[in-house]
Amino acid sequence: MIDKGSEDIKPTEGKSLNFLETIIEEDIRKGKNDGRVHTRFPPEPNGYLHIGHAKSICLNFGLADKYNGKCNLRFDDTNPTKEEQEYVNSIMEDVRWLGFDWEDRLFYASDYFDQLYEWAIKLIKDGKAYVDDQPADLISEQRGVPTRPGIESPFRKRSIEENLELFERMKKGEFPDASKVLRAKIDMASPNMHMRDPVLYRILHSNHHRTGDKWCVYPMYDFAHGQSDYLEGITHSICTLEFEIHRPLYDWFLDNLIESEYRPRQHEFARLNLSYTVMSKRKLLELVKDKYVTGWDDPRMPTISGLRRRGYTPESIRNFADRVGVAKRENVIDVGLLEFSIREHLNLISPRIFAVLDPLKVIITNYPEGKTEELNLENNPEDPNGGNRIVPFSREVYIERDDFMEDPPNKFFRLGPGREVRLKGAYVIKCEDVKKDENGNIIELHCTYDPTTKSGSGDQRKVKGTLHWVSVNHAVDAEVRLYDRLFSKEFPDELENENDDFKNNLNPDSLQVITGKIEPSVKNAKHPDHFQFQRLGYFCVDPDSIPDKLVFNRTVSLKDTWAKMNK
RNA sequence: UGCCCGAUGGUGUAACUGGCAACACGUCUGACUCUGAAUCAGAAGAGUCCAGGUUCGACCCCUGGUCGGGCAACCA
Repeated sequence: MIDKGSEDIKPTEGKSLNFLETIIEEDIRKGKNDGRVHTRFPPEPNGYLHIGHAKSICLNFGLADKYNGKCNLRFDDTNPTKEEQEYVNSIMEDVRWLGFDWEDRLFYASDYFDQLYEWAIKLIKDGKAYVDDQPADLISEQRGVPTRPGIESPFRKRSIEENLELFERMKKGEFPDASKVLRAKIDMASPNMHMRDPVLYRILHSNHHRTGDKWCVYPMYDFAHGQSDYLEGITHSICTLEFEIHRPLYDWFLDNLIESEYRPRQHEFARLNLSYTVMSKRKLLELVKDKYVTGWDDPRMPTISGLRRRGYTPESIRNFADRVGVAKRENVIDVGLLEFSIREHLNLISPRIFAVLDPLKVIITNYPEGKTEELNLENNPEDPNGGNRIVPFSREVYIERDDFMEDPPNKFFRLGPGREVRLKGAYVIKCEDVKKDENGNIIELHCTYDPTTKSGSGDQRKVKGTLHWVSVNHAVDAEVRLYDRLFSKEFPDELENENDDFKNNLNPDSLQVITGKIEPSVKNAKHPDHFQFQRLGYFCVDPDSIPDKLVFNRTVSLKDTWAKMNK
């Protein structure tokens, strides 16, 4: 992003602008903030990032990139009772993994605690803030309800001197938690609840992950966010819709604190929702804490770390974020779009291999015993530089159990008694006999092969079906974790009644662990290698995997027209 | 009875300063195929929440409704 000149602003050729781009381009045209574009991604380090945050990250960093600006990473760490270093670390890892770089602009709201404290004093001195001794429930009661004005606190008209002294003592830790707060003096009758003398500072004798025990009072979000934006020179402060109502307060603080012309401006967009999952941090935390999943990075979680472990790539997530768009209306994105995005990318980059997940043994009766052929197969037809690999073929192979039917319908293009199929990369085989155990279960198939049909030999015979397979004597066992959607309901937040719980909508079959038979070329595969298990889906090596015991996660299945036909 | 926001095919987003609605996913056909994948070709699907108004002409502007979401933590 680099070339300077008149093309600094990448013009949006043909493609239409989203509403934020429209605003930004207009601001630039008008020369607002000297045409600067400076955004920020401001997570609270109280949990792991999820796909919704990914949208915000792509938006903020993407806008900065598009308009030759900068984007800061800023931790909104004003509440030490909820925030932890572990979360800070995971967030930085996730943002980086997604492919974004905040360069030297890593900030914390806690960097500004001194300045914020000074600003609070200024407000007191200006008669615009006061210390309230009332308990939280009383304050809340006096605040009224949206349809009725609140009433003023009896402490509202404390003298400036007394306020100054009390606030100083609050800071020094002379009062217990929750015994006093500092409030702005705005308007208890405002139709906007947030303007009814909002709390600026509360007393919290709590160790902060960065400032330790230095502070006994901590600023509220509203008193920290806009000022932090201001201090960092943010021009466009992009947040989600629920903060829209906060904007007058955001502006009020700046207008009452700052002399200069420059102002950051808050803009709100609709957060991302995804079908078949939940997105609230509280609910995700609950799933982790109560062990419904193995952790924040459980591959079923919509967290960035979960998606990463599941086998999603940064590219696929960025493309997804691009495709969902940005607007101000509530939305629920079909999880199918996410799945499309990852298939699209993995199709391009994943080596193809053979893996049989539900094995049925096939004995090729006319194939020489003890013989092994080393077949040279293409890794990825989509990638000319993908190279080749050797796959051993022998007299006994496994095929997928549901690739055989004893009494198949016409549309079944696979193996059945007397039918022929091609073993991909090898030969055409014909099913001659079906062996069963005493209970009638099919235990193996006896087939014959046609030696003239070897792949690549120029044989022209067409058969309807092509199956993947693995040589029995060469197969490698691997644990395969088959993941499915975490919830069985499209909108898991939608409850039947008051006693219902979103956890009742969990999909009991979201994880199935099996042992699969995999071709030997993957023996040395390691995390985070991606593969396409041919005809099955995309899989990646899990971090749990060790050389003697491979573990694969199913990222997403291949589109399956056959399965759909049978619905 | 308050304030703020929103409303376009199944889903999500477009439609330049007003000129009868486009793209993506999904769905359905068909072609191709040594992955029932991918790819390719095509189709169906909304008349833009409703009612008025302005205009030669409105998704777009105005008025009034309806519906949906948000706002009453010492959370962010």
